[in-house]
This record gives sequence, C-alpha cells and structure tokens, in this order.
Amino acid sequence: MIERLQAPRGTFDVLPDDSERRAAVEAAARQVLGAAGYRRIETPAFEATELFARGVGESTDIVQKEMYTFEDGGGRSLTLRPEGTAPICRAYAEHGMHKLAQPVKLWYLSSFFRFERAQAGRYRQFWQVGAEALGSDDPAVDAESILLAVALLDELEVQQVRVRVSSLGSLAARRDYRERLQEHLRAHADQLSAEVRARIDLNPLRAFDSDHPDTREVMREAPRLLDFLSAQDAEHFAAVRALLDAADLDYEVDPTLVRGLDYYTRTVFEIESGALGAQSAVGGGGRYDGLVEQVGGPPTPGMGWAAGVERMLLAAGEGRAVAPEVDLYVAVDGGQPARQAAFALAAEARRARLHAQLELGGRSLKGQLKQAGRVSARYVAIVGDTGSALRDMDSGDQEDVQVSGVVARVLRELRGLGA
RNA sequence: GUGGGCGUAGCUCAGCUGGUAGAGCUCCUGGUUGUGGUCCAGGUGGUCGCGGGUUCGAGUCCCGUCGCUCACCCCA
Repeated sequence: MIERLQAPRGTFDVLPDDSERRAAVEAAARQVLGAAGYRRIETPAFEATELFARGVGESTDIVQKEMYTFEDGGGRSLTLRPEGTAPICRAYAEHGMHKLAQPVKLWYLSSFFRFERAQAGRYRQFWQVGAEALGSDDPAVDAESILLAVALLDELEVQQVRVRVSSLGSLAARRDYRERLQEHLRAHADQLSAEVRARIDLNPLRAFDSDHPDTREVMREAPRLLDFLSAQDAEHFAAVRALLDAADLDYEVDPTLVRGLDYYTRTVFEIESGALGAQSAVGGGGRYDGLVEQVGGPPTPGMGWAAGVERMLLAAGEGRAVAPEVDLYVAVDGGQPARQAAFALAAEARRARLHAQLELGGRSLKGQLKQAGRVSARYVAIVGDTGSALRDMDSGDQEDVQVSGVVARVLRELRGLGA
C-alpha cells in the first residue's frame, strides 16, 4: 500500500468548522481597524531575501535560522515572508505612499512562514492580523496603535490579557545599553546561572527573566534601558504613556521587554494571554522609525503590531461554529423523472436566492429526511415521479405542492415568518 | 537543534501476566414513529505508525525509525 501523505510538520488544514471561527477574526479586524481608518493591504507571500536580511536584521533568529529561503528558476534568492512589517515598508516606498496624506494606515491578514519546532500556538505556517501606521512619529500614533490591538483582542474575547509597554530608544542608545549590560553581567559572571552566562553575548536581556536567585540578585543592580534614553525619546515615551493612561488602558511598564526584530525603536509593546501555554504572546509590536529608509525609501517613521490568529483563537476559548442555514432541502422519491425535476427545482430555488440543497448522497427517503434534519433545513420538498410535497421541518406539517409552486410557496412562508 | 509524553477503526478510547482485534459515537440500510429529530436490529470501516528482533505464536516483550504533542530556545 502507498504511504499516506500528511500535511507538512508545523502546518495544518483549516477545516470547515475552523474556517467559520477564522472568518469571525477577519470580520472583527475589518470592523475594529476599518473604523479607525486603516485600509487593507496584501503583499506577496514571498519577497527578495534581501528585504528581510536588511529589514528584520541579520543577527536575528528569524533571519539566521528560521527563514524558508529558496532560489527560483531565474537564480533569484527569495524567501517566504516570515513577518509582515518589512514587506509593507517595501510597498510603501515602492508605491510612493509618502506622497499621500500621512500617516498611511494599513492592515493585513496574511500567512507567514518560519522554520521552527511546532508547539502549542506555534506553527511553521501561521496567520497574523497586523496594523501599520507610516509617516508620523506622533506619540498619539503609538498609543492609538496599542489601543487598537487591545480592542481587537477584546472584540474576540481573548481571555486573561496583559499588556506590557516599554521604550527601546534609538538604535545607538540600545547598542550602548547592551554593552553596559554585558559589562555588568561579565563583572558578576560567577554569580550567574550557567544558562544566563552562556547567553551574555547572544541575548543579555534574557538575564532579566531568570528565576535563579543569585542571578536575580545581580540583575537588581543591573543598568536599565529606560535610563539610557535620550531626552527626546524619554519625552516621547512619557507622552505615549500619558495617552494610554488617559484612555484608561490597563498596562504595565516593563523595562526588560525586548522584541526579537532589529528594526524597533522607541515604543515597544507585547500582549500576552494567561490562557495560552508557553507561547503566551498573542501579539506585539512597536515603532520602527528607520525601517522604510532601511529598505530603500525616504526616511519615514512607522508604528505597528501583529497578532497571531491561531493564538487569538486558542486564547478566546471555544466559540461555537455556526453552520450555514438551509431554507429548502430537495429530496427525491422516485426515478429519473423525479431526479430531473428535483435538480431543476434546487437550481430554481437558488436563482430565487434561497439556500437550497439537493440530495447528492443516493440515500433512501428516510436517509434524505435525516440529512435534511442534520443540516437544519427549514423545508423539505419531496419530489416524486408524478407529484410532490412540501414539508415544514419545524412543525412536521406536510402538504402536496406542485413542483412549479414550491419556490413561491417557500418564499411566502419565510416572509410570513418575518425572516 | 535538545528533552519529556504519546502513537489500536473517521472521532474518543478498551485490550489483564504474549495466543491470530473490541466498545461508544459517526456514517449507511431495515423496522417503528404517516417519510427526519425517539427507540430497535443489522451493516460499512482496522497495514494495531513503520522496520527489524525474541518466540511455536506479538497490538501486547526488545531494538531502531518515523510521526504527533508539550517544553527549552525564540516568538505571533
């Protein structure tokens, strides 16, 4: 026997029940973001590898080991998009959007690809909803962006949401700070846990998350990024916070918050859900004032975020899927003449905008009625070779109705019900 | 890449100390409800993940391998 093929590791099929819940995410995003003036954008599923190398940053895990990179027939190096911000900045520059009224507000719902070990809430092909506002460095853009992310999660009833906010300052300030932190860690290396010590060069910020008692002792004395901000950056962050406070958002300032992409500057934030497993981040984002320029556009400030669709769904708990309604089920009780009449009746019903299904499974009449009940059909037309009947599935009432009169009769009944 | 858990019908699972596969649900058919939603009966459906080994005999023991899953890491 031939080996049974499976979906590739880390990917999944969206089955009909799931697809209805995902459609609800799309509708919520359209509603929440559309109301704030964001318009939807779609970019290609793959881009020049260079875009991510320059945009996301050579040193990031994403670029170093998580990209699906391949060469096309023309010898170009392409990469399945691992994130959405760099492509949007590319599109902004490519289409001269800096000439439009600023900021340009865009949202997307797309799939992304990262070569990682799959686990709860983490996949190799996954979906994100994101929003980007390009062309303004006003703190109100930052605050509004964060509020919209929270509003979307709220709309989807994502449970146990926590919002953390911080500021990374400029790239230069961050670099300075990183060195100072590494110096501090090296000076106290003997007190650190082995894991933290091993990561001093790679990711010193991680040391703040350690549970190791001695390490925590060392970190109490460690320099804080927020103290390294320039006057303007500190002022900007204060303004963002004032706006979030004014909006009554419940959040906490976390000076150890780091985002794994190099392009972030100033404001960063992350939204977690306690309803998730180890992959607890449902969404996150921040400001990226140098990114458009980095990918070849004019100097342009930007601010945005992304939220994982699978994680939102996971943290939102079970929503019941609503199956499509069925107004009329056309059952066949006879031979070839009945089958043809039934087929024509179903087509006629659909032209009249009824949700109509025809028996396609070759079932017995009993089986057909059972199927009609299963799909919650409101009416069933039973078409025989010489006559036909219409059955009301709610009341069980049934009467003879000519095939030619079925559609008009159903329409009249449905209207009568005020439907 | 590194660990832990798990792999028996479409789904949820039983299979005790090894003896040639079972249940419930689903689906189909028939009976009973005037032809559905109740009840009854029957039926379809299984390479016991895969490959070796031990044994007269393995779903059950041993080794390997693949897959799923959770966690580390990282992130959405």
